[in-house]
Amino acid sequence: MSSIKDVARTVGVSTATVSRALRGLPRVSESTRDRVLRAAADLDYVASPSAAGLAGGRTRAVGVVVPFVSRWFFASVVQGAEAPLREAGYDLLLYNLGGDMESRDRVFASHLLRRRVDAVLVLSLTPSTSEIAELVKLKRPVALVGATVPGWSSVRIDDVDAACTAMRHLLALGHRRIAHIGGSLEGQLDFAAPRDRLEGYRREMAAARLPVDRRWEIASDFTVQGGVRGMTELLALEPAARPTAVFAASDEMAIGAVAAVRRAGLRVPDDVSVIGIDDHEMAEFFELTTVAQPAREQGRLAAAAVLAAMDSSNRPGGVPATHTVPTTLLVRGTTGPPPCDE
Amino acid sequence: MSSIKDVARTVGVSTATVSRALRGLPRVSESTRDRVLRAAADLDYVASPSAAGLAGGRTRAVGVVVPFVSRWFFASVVQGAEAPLREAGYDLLLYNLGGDMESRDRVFASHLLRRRVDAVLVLSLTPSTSEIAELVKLKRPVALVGATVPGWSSVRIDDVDAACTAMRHLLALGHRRIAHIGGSLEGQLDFAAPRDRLEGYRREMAAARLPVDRRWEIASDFTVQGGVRGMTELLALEPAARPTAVFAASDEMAIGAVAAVRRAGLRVPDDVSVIGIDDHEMAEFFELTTVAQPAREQGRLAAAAVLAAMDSSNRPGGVPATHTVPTTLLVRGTTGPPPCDE
DNA sequence: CTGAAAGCGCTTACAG
DNA sequence: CTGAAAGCGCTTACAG
Repeated sequence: MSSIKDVARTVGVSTATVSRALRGLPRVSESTRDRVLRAAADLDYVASPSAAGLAGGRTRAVGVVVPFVSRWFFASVVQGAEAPLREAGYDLLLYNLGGDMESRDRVFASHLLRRRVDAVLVLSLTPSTSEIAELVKLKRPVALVGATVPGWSSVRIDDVDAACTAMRHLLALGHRRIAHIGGSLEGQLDFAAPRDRLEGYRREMAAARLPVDRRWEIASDFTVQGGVRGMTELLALEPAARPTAVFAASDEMAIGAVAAVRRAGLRVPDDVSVIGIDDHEMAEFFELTTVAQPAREQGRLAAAAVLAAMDSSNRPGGVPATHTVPTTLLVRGTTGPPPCDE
Repeated sequence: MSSIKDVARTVGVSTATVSRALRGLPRVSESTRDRVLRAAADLDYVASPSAAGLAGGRTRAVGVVVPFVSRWFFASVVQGAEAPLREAGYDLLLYNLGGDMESRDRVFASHLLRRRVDAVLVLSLTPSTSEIAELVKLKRPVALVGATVPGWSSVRIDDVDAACTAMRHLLALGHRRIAHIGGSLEGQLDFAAPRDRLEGYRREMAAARLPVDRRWEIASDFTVQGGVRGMTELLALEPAARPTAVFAASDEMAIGAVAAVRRAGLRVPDDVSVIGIDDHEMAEFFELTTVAQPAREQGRLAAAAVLAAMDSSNRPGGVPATHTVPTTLLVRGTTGPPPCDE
């Protein structure tokens, strides 16, 4: 495998000049640059990232920390982040937490990221105090998606607002007994979305002066199966307490809720209305009413934020960018007015 | 940030000893190892991957090349591969092709992988001759998922067999006019699955001595929308040519096909039966009959294969491992006998 | 079991 | 615009 020395020798210049020419740095004459480029191509030369990283202090890689790669939203955000990173010449190091806190520790506390990456993207979880400390030690740009930490770039939707939008849609249809299938909050103070979406639910119920039965607040897990279980619980309530509408904190859970309603021999939306959040790739297919959020776009913006920060790292400024991306109510077929006898 | 020298100084040994102790190499006394480990922890020392990579020639990273991260099957394989890699101390570099051939070139031909990774996992695409040449240049273990290249490890299902299983299920139910919604084959000689699944379709139709209408072989794109379009085309055929059953090459397309049938005011499986391949996370929810393949497991096996190859790289042997993982017919609610008047 | 020394292949001031 | 030289922080034979 040819090294920078081979290229330098072939062209008859120093390795310093080869390095500058190849990286597009100024202060290299056009003709020299051309010759270097050609020789590098001829020799099939590729700079060693390890050597470049050691010498230059930059790895040209960005770490992406994600709770579960295989979940649609996270995979979409990763996909959105990947394109701008690749275009800018950065590799993407994927750190999948897979839901277990052990690997979470390993990623943050055991400094898996250290000296490996030039920037970090953290998806959908709010780092703990100690994790923030670890990230600060990195001294690299950090951008969060779906969470906020003062001083860092952040891309997210307004979760409370999105929940309120969903709730107002149900309320406008005339529903009064509305349940919420959300995420579990126990020991999960790290996910902002479930908390905020629950808050939106409560806020709108309160604004409408509607009582909330405790059993209407289901703590689930953002999966289809979790949605099935949540809805099954709700349908088991005595008739007077049974909700006529359900606001699920994600489309996956909403889809599960719809399935549970149908399995119980009831109809959506005639007997029960269901609304989700996301606009999952399958939502349209299900004719699911939902509050859409742009997943890929959020990944793209987060990548752009760290890219910009790395660019301007020499300059004084560098205010962290905070994007709140808009959500859109998509009324499809799973919501309607409550049953007539209500 | 502390370096190996700081640790060496603290303990009063050479950096070579620190290096050995930290990596668990033999020929270090227990007491020395203990002291080194403690000092490293105290100093919050983390070895620089760049320096280690440059000096040792190994990067402790594995590249994973994937057509589309956001598609369920690929995301699941990545997830399956991630765990064993992380446990073995390897980072995962994600290369998402995103369907465009330009970035495909960049990944393979422009040597994005070169000197960056100790091994490569290629998902679901058969590398071209020139891509194989690039991979060979890497001189690193390569494992393929869903494809085969002589001499390399490979993990896959028997696609022809899986298709035959699906077809035999439909044939056993009494269907005679069976259509196939598959992948496009044009300029896509790189994906083996669509070709093999089409072959299974043809083989079983021939074995049953059933004629195949050309219009029954739909070239689609493995998406839900593609399934909708494919089925819509089939339903537009004159009654005598309209299939009573459809074998889709993926669950996503099968799900789309089911949707198209329903939108046309027909019922599944009463009017049209639909079977897919995958057992997508939403398949059970849809009560989709399918031929299940283990996605995570394939990722896990592929990772294990390169891990083993890296372990034994010093030894003589090192026969590439080839796993054909089993598929299972899952009969659910979208298949049944053809309509009575047939 | 341990250390001194070379070297991995680049980039970066510093000169000119 | 270009080069000589130092240095980035490790690992690896080679000795002992």
